Amino acid sequence: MRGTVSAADATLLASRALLGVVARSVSSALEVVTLPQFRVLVILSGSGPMRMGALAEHVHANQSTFSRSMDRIVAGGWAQRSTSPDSRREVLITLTDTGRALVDEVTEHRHREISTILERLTPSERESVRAALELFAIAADEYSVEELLVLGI
Amino acid sequence: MRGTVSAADATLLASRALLGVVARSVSSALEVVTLPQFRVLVILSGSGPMRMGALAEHVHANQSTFSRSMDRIVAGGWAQRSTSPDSRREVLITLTDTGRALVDEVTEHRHREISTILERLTPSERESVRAALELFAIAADEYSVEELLVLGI
DNA sequence: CGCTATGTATGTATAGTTGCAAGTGTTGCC
DNA sequence: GGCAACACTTGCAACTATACATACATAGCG
Repeated sequence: MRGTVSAADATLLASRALLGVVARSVSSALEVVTLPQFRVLVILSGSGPMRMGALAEHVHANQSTFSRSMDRIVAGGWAQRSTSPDSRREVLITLTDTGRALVDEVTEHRHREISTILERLTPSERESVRAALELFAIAADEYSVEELLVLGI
Repeated sequence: MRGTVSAADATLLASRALLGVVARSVSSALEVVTLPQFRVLVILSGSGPMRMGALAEHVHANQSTFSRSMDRIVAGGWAQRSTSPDSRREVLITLTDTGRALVDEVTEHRHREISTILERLTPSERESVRAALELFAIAADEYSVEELLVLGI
């Protein structure tokens, strides 16, 4: 009973540290795309090609808003429009190699930095961190991942 | 050696869960202020009254950009301008009660949700999560908190 | 074939961020 | 007192996000 820091406080603290990691990993991408744009790339990276309408719905944007946002994403070379094989009125959006690379770069940056942090721990500490975080992730998992989009993760 | 998930992967997973918590907690605030504006409020909440120039530097914004952004923050009633007692050319920005309440509300929301998640664990699990996250936070701590601002945390 | 529903794009409008350059007021030093 | 440096604001301009209403093209059904 020596800990003056409650579990919730420790979690908040750790969440700040993790957010630092995330923020740094994303910040390089934010030099070339905006946060709303990056959100779209992340979704595409996770789901594969997607219709305009579905994509707009995922980011909770108006169709017209999204259409013009996509103009800019396409103009930037991050994604492509193409007619769906199913229906000629549907427009499929696909990540370009450049777009995918941007997302991957952020993910790798994040993974690298987390690894660096964990390397400062002893193997047994590392193992207990792993187990604890797994526990936490499972306990938290009943929440949907949808809201992550607010921050473009 | 039964874990198929590396410590780094477990951390990434947990970070997603934590980010979900953060995203949800911030999203209510984003209905009344923008993310850049919320960043400013968070800084003020952590630092107390601050000069325009220093504040602008903290968010890496141009002075002119920031001056007008602050116009809107003040107009929204989230913060106040006042002349510094030190020098009449310096303008101090102070959070209003409303502004502080907005930031506090987000923090409390986050804390509440984390507590809820932790309550699903047994006391001993909770204790190990606490210890592990504390370890992680310390290991991560050599990084500055500055970059958190990218995401407005 | 024609009508309606569906999927996107455009017209129009507002609000916010951003930056460069120039202007206003204040301080401090010679 | 005058002049340079400093702190902030304003003029101007471009770009992004956002939304409502409307137009356009395609699909599907009777």
